[in-house]
Amino acid sequence: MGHRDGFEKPGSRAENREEIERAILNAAEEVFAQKGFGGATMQAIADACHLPKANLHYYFSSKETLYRRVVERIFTIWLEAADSFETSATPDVALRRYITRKMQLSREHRYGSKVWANEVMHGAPIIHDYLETSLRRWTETRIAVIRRWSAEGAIHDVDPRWLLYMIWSTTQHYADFAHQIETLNQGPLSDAQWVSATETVCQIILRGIGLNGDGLDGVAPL
Amino acid sequence: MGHRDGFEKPGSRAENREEIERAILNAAEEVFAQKGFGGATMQAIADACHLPKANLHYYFSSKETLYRRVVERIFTIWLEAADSFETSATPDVALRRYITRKMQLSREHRYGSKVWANEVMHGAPIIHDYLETSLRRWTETRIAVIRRWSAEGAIHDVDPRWLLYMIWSTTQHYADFAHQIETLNQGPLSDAQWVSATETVCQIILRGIGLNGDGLDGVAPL
DNA sequence: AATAATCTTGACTGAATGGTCAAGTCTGTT
DNA sequence: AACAGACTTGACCATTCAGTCAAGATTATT
Repeated sequence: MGHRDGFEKPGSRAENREEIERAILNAAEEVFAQKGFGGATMQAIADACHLPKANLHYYFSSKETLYRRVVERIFTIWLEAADSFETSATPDVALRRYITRKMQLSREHRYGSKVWANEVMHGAPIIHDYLETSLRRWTETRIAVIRRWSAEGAIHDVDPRWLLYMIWSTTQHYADFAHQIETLNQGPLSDAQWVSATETVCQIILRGIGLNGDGLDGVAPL
Repeated sequence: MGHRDGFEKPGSRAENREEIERAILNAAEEVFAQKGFGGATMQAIADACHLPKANLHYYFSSKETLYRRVVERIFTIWLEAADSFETSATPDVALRRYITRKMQLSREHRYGSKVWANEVMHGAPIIHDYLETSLRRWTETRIAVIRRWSAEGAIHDVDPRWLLYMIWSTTQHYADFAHQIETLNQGPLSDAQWVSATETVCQIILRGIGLNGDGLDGVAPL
């Protein structure tokens, strides 16, 4: 048996295994995003990472196992991004950072976002427990923060839930509906367009709840 | 042969046929929404409308034909709703109506919205041409209107596209992510919650672009 | 070098599923 | 009543696909 020293020698079995699993997960994420769980085939995933199909089953016992791992990986990325919603900052800064980070994720993890959306739309059969535990916990802490902001008069009185849903939907839309957006745009969004879209989302939401949307940390004028 | 008088006698063949087709389409919409195209089976759809599977194939030649009809039906409902965005009204009224109507659609046509989202997420293989023709045409007229509003100083300067995407995503989120919302809410949204959510969306967006969000048709204060 | 463990892969299998069909039933017309 | 066209349906077929397997290749351990 190998070493128990916690990290892997380059080229070692364990390291190689991780690398292959990552490659499979990446391929699976893309295929699941494009075809859905039912429409994806193990063969298509195998082709996408240039491995024989039987090999996938060596690393992941079943299609469902593989799918579950894909979804779990996405969820952790999402939770990490969620931490950019710092509860200590001013509403201005906290929301701006959070929205910006979520837009960035939509751009860089289009497939992950789509898989997540798919999963939730189909009733979250796999991740239902995550929703009820991790996601709920996270949401509740942020709701509390937003309530405090309201109470302090820092922002208008809004139901924190509707505000959060607005942020989630608006930002994720750029990943999930990328095809529609790109069709209307006659091509992918440019860097400048991403910046502009992000800025617009920030401004409308910040102004919408009574902050002045410009990037400067001013206080809302009377 | 029957009559060519344009409408059907109650209980007539033609009327009965329409009724059955509608039942199948409704069942299909729900199953496609819940399982996706690949995950849905003709058998499941047949069960959902209490007909033998062979019968579906009498009315719709193939699964893809049935799916296409479902998507087309949704698209027309969507376009009709889109007309509530009256180009003649003031921004205040036009946007408020449109958002309200879209929220209502999300509540009443949850499955339709999900099928549409699914289709777009998977690259819109079936409806790509609709996006390029009808949807683009509709979008361009509204963009022009919003531009005019900006030019007249009625609303802040925003890229109309980002504003439209924001409205679409925020409202549709309540249908597409209903499961997540209901999980966090520990049950379906009440009537009051729907009203409250709708109101919040209206207010944030209207205020966000420089209108005063309250339902009264006031002019933005200086 | 010998042995054991891990990994690779083409060929195969069983179940699920879209679609067909032919025999029958019902409905409207003459 | 008789006929024709429309509708219904259980049984069936062909295909696709997740998952298995066994034989071989590669890598680690002694």
